[in-house]
Amino acid sequence: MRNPKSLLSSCIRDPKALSTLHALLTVSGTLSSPSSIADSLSRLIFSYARLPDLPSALLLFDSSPHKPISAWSAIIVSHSRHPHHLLGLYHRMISGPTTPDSPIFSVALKACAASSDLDLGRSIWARAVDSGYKGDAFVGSSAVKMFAELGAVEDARRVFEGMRRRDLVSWTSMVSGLARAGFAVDAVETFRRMRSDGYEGDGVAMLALLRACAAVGDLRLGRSVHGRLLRCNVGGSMEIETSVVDMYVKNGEAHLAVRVFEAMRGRRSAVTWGALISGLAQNGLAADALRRLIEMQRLHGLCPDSAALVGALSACSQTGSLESGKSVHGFMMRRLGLGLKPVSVTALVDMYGKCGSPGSAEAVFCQTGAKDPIMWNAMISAYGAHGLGREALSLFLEMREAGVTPDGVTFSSLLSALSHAGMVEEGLAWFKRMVGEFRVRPDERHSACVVDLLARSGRIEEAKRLVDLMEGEPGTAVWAALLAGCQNSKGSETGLAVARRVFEARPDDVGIYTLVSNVFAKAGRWELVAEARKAVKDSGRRKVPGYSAVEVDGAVHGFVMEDKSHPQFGMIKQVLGRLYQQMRRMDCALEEEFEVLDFGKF
DNA sequence: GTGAATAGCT
Repeated sequence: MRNPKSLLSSCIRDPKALSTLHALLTVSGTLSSPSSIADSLSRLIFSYARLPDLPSALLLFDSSPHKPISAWSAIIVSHSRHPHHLLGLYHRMISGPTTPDSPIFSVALKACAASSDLDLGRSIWARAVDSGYKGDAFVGSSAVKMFAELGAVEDARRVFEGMRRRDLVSWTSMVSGLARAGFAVDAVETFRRMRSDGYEGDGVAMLALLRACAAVGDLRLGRSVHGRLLRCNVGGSMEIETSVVDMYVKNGEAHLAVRVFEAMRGRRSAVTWGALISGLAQNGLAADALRRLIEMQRLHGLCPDSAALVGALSACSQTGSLESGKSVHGFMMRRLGLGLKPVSVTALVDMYGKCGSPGSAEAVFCQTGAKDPIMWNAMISAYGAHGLGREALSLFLEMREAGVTPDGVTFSSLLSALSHAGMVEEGLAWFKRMVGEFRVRPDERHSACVVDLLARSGRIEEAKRLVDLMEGEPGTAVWAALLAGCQNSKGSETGLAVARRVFEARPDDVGIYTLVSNVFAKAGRWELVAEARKAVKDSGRRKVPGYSAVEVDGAVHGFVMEDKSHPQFGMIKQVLGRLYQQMRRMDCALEEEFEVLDFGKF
């Protein structure tokens, strides 16, 4: 018969000829000759894999009595897109006498990353080290990626530092692994080391670096990366440019993001639009975000995908644009129907909750089968925002019955709901259980909720004791809750003491000085009021005005403190006056003054 | 036909 190698080369990519050859080789027993033909066996396996016909590749591999390392390598590498089967073959191999080679270790580690199997990943890496592959650039890069992706960042670092020789890919695997794991500062630092080692970084490295710049908020570095992309002409790819838009957005530079976006005219995908829309929303430019969503469809004929719609929903939540939110919801249902992703459902629940429609939030929530923890949290918050403490609590209990573990955010939402509904005892009890039973470490938000809970019901002394027990200096939210409580309870000594303490700590947040000086004023300590005002003035900062918004017949009206420019100001003031009288009759604790203002329509 | 990534989102 002809030389199998030449036969093989004549029939590569021809399935019929391949199977004939396979039969021929098997029958003639050629495959049992180990030396010269081993190479043909692995090439044949790869040929089947390329078709792709993995069952035949496996059949051929299994029918061969001799399985040289090259054949194992071929069959395992051929299963790269099927991590589960790949790892099965790996196990078969190591239970025999053959030692894996570099390609096998690389793809096996990669498969562990894909199937999130950290334990197996560790044992494969240990075997690779025993077999002398500790310094191998290929095996090392796979191990770095696997460890970083599965949360074992320290192991990733150890592997990386132990590599004999580092090349572009191994450097990039470390930079990207750190960026992905949230160690943005370290990612940037590693990139600097990479450059001093002589590697400039290609498109892949730039994507990782931009992600790190976005996360770490390093605008200077981000700009310099952007500059280098422009100079080196690497910036041509849509993915990289979209990442640049995202990087500026995450650094709070919406104007620069828009500029880059405009320069991409003609090379923008739905993802690019989505990055801009959600970015504008994140930067408080809700109206721009919604305008862009319409522009994308009407002027450019692009269909927004779920991420763009989620960005738009977040814009609606901020401005209270219920009508816009509803139409985004309608569009989602028409486009995506029942296949809504959990993030989309959560965004809808959040939007309805913040736009004053807890009932609609509930409807969306209840219609969804598989609920993730974030969705539960959003629904509990929606109840809380409307003072529906009972509903929030019973949903929380339902969540536990469904076997979902509450996290820190869940308790923030629950405590805040209980506090707004005045359910003091329940709130305190759940805070205790949160710490004792659920082992959730209280953060600033939890403490602020509990302090608020106590302070609202006039238990200022207890609130203060809790603050004193907190480790470290309490943050602004805690002080604000305590001071707000002191403001309502009349002329307490504790209030004055707390206000002095906060004032002396000179917090950065300007808003808190208002609360401080209100407490001073209530105690009649006008000299302290003057001092507090002076401190704010000297700091040169201005308080960012708080505002609220309401939608009437599709137009959104925003209201801020100390401005009377709304065209219907007089009427609004009258209505509020009536409400005030009613509330007084109902014996509600009231702010003594209220002013309503408008900063125009959005 | 061994390794890095394929953007945006609660």
